[in-house]
Amino acid sequence: MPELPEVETVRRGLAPVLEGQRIGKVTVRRRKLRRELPGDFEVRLEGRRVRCLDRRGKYLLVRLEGGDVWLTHLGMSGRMVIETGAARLKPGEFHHPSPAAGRHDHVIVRLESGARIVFNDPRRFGLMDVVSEEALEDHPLLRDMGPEPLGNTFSPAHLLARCQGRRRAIKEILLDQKTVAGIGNIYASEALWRARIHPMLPGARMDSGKAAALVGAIRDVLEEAISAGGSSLRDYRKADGNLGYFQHVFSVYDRDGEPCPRHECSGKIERIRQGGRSSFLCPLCQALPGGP
DNA sequence: CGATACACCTGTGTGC
DNA sequence: TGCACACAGGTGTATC
Repeated sequence: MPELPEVETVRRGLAPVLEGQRIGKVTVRRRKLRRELPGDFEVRLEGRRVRCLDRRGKYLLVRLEGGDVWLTHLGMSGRMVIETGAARLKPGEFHHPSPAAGRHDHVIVRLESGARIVFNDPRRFGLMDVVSEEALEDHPLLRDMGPEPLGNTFSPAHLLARCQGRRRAIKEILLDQKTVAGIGNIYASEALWRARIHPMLPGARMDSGKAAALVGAIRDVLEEAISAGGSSLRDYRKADGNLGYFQHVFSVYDRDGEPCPRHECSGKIERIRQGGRSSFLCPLCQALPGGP
């Protein structure tokens, strides 16, 4: 689930709980996620104070005093759950200092405040690492990542340059994190629909008009999704401390067979396969130029 | 370089 | 109810 807006929502939800806090006991219940956690993972976190939380693409960055960065990727199914003292208490229970860990609770970080941050990830495609601030830019996972879509280095010119001379479909170019950081399967379809561009359009057939439309669409879609996440944050934290899932209404994603939500359009949303993954589009307003 | 397959995992929904 | 299968928001590697 987590693409850039969801990770940003997690960041915003965790920030007030983590910032300024000293980290206490770190419990790793399963070391092997997508990669093996480093052997010194716990040692490098325990006793350290959290400076601030950042995000790079789909990576959550927790910067610690002393110069290390705790890095998390949520993969497909990862979540961060905030447990305060009262969380997971059943009615009638008075005190439960250490509630039993859930089925896929892989990493549990206790804070000085008594709150606990639980990383839960059924599919275990997530990962964590700790690196020094200096090594962060050269980290193999971040090194080749493209610009932040909401920053000012992500421009139509940049996108167009990534497309020039390539036969590869525009959607696959968008999913490549080297093009732009943080776009996943949902927001790729959503942004292309907004920009009225067919997901199969070859990169070489992009032009500056399409690139400008797509850059704008990506920004709009991501910003709206972040707002939706922000508005649901309060509710989720009240409910169960569960960060990372929120309801956002999509225009085309997972809506095949439904009418295109564009007022003036009478098309019906289709699902196609690209690179083993589903894409959703309206064949009328996203028609391929010259295509069927 | 590109397209494709597959690998890593569990959970859920569907059809028989 | 059981079982097989398809599919799911990500990404890294291998192979043609």
